[in-house]
Amino acid sequence: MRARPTLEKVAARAGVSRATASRVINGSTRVAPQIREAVNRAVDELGYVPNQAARSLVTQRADSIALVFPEPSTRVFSDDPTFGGIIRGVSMEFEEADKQLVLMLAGTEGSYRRVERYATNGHVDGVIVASMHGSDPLPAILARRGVPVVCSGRPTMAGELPYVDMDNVGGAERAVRHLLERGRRRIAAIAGPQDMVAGIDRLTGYRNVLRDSDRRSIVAVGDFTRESGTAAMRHLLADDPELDAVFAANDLMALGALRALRDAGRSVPGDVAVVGFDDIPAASYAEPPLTTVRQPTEEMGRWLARMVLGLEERGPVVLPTELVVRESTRAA
Amino acid sequence: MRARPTLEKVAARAGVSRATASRVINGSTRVAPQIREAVNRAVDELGYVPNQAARSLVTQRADSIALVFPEPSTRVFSDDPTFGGIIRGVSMEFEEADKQLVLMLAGTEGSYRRVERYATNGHVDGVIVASMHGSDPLPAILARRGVPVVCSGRPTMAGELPYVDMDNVGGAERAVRHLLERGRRRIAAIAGPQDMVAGIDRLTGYRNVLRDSDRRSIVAVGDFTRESGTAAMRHLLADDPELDAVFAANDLMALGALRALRDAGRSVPGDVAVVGFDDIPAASYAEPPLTTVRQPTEEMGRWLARMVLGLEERGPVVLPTELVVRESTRAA
DNA sequence: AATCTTCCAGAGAGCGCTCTCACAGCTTCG
DNA sequence: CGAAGCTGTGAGAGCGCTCTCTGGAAGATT
Repeated sequence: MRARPTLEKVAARAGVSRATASRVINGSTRVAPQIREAVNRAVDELGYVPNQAARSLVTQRADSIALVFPEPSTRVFSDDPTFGGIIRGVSMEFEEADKQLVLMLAGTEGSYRRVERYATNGHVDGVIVASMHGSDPLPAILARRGVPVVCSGRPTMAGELPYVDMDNVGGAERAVRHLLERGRRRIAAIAGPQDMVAGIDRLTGYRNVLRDSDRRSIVAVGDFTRESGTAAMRHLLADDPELDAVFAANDLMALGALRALRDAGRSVPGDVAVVGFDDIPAASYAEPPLTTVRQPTEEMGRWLARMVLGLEERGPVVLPTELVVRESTRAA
Repeated sequence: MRARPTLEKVAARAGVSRATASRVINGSTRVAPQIREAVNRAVDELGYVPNQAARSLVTQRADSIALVFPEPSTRVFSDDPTFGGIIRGVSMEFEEADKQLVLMLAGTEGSYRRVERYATNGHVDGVIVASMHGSDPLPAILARRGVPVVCSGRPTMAGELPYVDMDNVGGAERAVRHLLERGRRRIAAIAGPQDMVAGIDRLTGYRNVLRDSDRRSIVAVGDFTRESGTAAMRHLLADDPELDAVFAANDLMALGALRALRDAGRSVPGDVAVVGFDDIPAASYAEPPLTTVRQPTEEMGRWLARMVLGLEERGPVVLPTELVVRESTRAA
């Protein structure tokens, strides 16, 4: 690799001073057109690209932002399109803003402190924490240290932490209301873990609608895995054999429920209607294809990016979710 | 945020020169124990962390490495655990080596050049290109420019490019042999795109085994999507209604095939056995659960990382795949 | 005892860039 | 016609760090 040209070389070739070359490159308006032209030509000819390290050293900016995933949830990476969507959205915005995305997987004790050190020492201009557990202490710590932080998902111990979240409550309400509209009467729920905001909120949505309709709520709690969905469904069938619909707090559990129902000889949607949440790819492949609530993950990534970049008000943002109706809730 | 302490401060507090403080921090052995002690104490007391920009400026190293995903394949992110696994493996190794992972999604014309510029200008110490298309020109360009590059998946226009790949041929052979062992006689294949190395190699594996067994190969080509799997399966059934097994080049297409078979009234595995490739989560949820070939994605990530860091011989590495037997290939 | 090594610490240069400040050339106005 | 105001350019000081080079003290060798 031939030596990279420096600003000095560019200036020399353009016949100007380093300062002026710098001005042109950083888009200052106070430069005479022909000089600007000359510098730009020199840049092109030499294939000059600024040395980020040197620039950072003086500007005190890193021009890069960390996106932190807690390792446990990263396990789900493969099953859950949320992360992929967020990454895509974030990248798009960063590309426009010319920032780099530094991906960090935290979770173990060591890596956790590593993220903290890394972030609190000017290596990045901000941090996006994509934590599923609202109780993750990392965001608060970083915020206290003065690092711009944005959370994906409402943090439970939110002081003033800015966050972007999906409308989990609204999505759940919409889903359950849909079941009522389709004539279902005894609607059970398979809730998610109650230490995760998504788990709590989706159950809240379910309860809200049933309370309004004067119906009894029947709840089993799972842990967002398929297996837990199967187990929860079995419990629900044992508790209330008459149920004719289930709202699962995520698709994976809904898929598990589908299996339990099949094993129990119940037809879907004939005997029991099923709704999930997330709209993972497998939902549309399921037998029958699953009605579910779609989340605007890419949009979420874009918001996260713009907020951490300061392009957007730092208040909480809640993005709307959308009901996707498929076979599993066809009218009985 | 209070001002970060500099090396100068640390040195002053420890009562030594900047140079000596630097030596201690960078682990030079040639420092007297009590001085080393004093410096370390000062570092702790001040919470000092080296400024990476300043360090990079002089060392010409960035201590970070880019992981480039081509945008088109990123779409698959959600469906394909490969990327998640690779990311996890890479992160683990980088954490140990104290390198940062800069994630870049390329694919559009603009972002493509952006990656090139970014990488060829010392912002990163190396690049891992996770391209699905073996014909991606990026790795070769970077290599020519002197940037350490490692490809995930064998590049077709491989000059001397180091790469890490899965044993696609071997995995496919194993899968098809498994079908023969289970007594299947007319084994069709749903191939992947023939401009992708994975698509080509898996078909090769299939052909190898059938050639050896003197059986006729029956092939339909899909594009790795579920829908194409369904369509391909329909064609195969029309062409050869007698077939009793199908090898699909990935799980998504196998899932699609399952649907076509169900629609055609064929039972699986009663009438037709089905094997997939990848072992995506949905494979085990399928009805019936899918026999498939598992890939060591995390291991792949680790190899990629170690190779780009120069901790490993830069030759090609091919990782073994593993057959996972489930319901879909039970003996007829 | 004198010289040669060896070892450790400090001085200082400089990585490539931005940004403040000073200044030269020009217009504008009293 | 000279003072004042602009505008555009250059000079130069660092940003925080590493690393070479030098020197002095201590130990080894003759």
